[in-house]
Amino acid sequence: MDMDKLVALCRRRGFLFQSSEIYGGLNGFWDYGPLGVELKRNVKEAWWRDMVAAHNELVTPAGAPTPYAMVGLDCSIIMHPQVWKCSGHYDLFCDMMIDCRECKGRWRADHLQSAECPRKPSKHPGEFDKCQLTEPREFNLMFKTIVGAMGTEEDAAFLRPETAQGIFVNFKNVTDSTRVKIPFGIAQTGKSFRNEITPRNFTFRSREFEQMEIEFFCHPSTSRKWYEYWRDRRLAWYTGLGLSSERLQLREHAQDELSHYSCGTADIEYSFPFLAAGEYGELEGIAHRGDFDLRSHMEGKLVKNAQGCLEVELGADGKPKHKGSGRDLTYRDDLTNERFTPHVIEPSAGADRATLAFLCEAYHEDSAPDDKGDMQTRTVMKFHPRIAPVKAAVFPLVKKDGMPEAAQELYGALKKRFNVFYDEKGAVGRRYRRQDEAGTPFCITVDGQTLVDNTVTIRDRDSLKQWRVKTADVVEEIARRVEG
RNA sequence: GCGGGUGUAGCUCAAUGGUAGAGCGACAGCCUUCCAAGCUGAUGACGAGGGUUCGAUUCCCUUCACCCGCUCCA
Repeated sequence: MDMDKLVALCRRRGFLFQSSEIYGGLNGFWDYGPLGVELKRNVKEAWWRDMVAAHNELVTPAGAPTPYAMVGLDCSIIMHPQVWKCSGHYDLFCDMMIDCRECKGRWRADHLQSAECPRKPSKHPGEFDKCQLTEPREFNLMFKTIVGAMGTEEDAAFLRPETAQGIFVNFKNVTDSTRVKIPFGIAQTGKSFRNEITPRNFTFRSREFEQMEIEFFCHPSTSRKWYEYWRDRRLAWYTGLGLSSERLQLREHAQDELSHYSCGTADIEYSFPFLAAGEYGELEGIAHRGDFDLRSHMEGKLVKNAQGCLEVELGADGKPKHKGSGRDLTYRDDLTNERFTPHVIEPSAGADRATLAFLCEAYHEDSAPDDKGDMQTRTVMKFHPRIAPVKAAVFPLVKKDGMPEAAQELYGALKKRFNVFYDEKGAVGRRYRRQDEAGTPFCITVDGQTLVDNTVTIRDRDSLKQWRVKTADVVEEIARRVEG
């Protein structure tokens, strides 16, 4: 599939626009248009419903070790600066960085003994001159802002680079206010911000993006099983909404690829059309994070010591480099009386990336004869009905003989329950084609027979098949097909 | 951030140092009884800023955005 065609369709039909386009655009920022916002909302709502709202904590889901509870949260984007110091984002993202133009590399300045390029070719000393180092400069992956009127450095704050920390710092609030017992998960969707060096590939890497994250808290002894459960459950979620398994893959990280705190990570990846053959882009990461996060916010910023254990990182004065909250974030099991720091499994998904994958997957071109018998290319977005922006369109076959009135009445009945679209302009074939590009799964047409026997036709977007349904049954017929 | 390429209407393409054209689409009207039909009408563009020039969409500079490589992640 040609990515340019999808980008053109997204713009033409109002799925996605460049941010601030009339001023020339802004690299790494995107706006969702009227169809795009419906699509993305449907993706997020499907996620929230499947993970949180419709989750039944009384039964054991397939593949899960035990039943579990799920609750939601919606945290602020700007948080106490100490959150990012303890999480590690502050040190990691705010170091001085050095580039070597020739070697096309970049390093943290404190890793360099001197201003030498670590990739300088040692076997060929003559080529050393080619290393052209830039001056060290601050590299902020976190967007900085000012809280309050004074505008001094003490008022500096950051836009969150991930939603996860809001969940960790509210762990105790949730357990105190909801009576949830371990194992349980906290879910959150929301915007995050990263000042990426190279935003690229349509919305895939944006500077402002939306996450759908779960932090799942469990006992250390069962954490491995929960990790496997979430890894498989999340993969199945994408295939259930129509991503083909051939383009999806689950990739377990190798040991040396794991973050310093993680004892297991898998990525759910999709072979986006803008990537080379055999390459995949990440939709979601499922990470076993151990007790790193809760301990960080109790004790202070953690690092791995020589024995491979996490310990509080100390500054030059021997005191913790970044002091934790000091609050007790351990958990006491009421039945066993055991007190422990829960382990965390983190399925962290990108809402915009999922939306982009669904857009790519949906794009199809096929050929159909027009009414003169000439073959025409039909562009059709084959969204799963659950995420389709418009669920159905209602047409009078022609604009006379009472058909518009009957169609408008049916439209009103459907509109109370679904996002539906009414159109009576031009020929009906043209209206069908327009809905194909919007990805509307069903078109309902009022024709001459409707006025005789109170039936209408429903036309299927993918098969082009039509069948007749009693007008009074249309709402339930559509509901059955679009509500998963 | 570095190197290479590209910017004309919603889309696809023209032309030009001197009023920027067309097809398709979108819009209005007429007509239309199931897959982009037809007729009529009106709308609509030189990415942005600066310079050279009597005059710049065209030449020069800067900038912005997009695409292709090098790096990071949801």
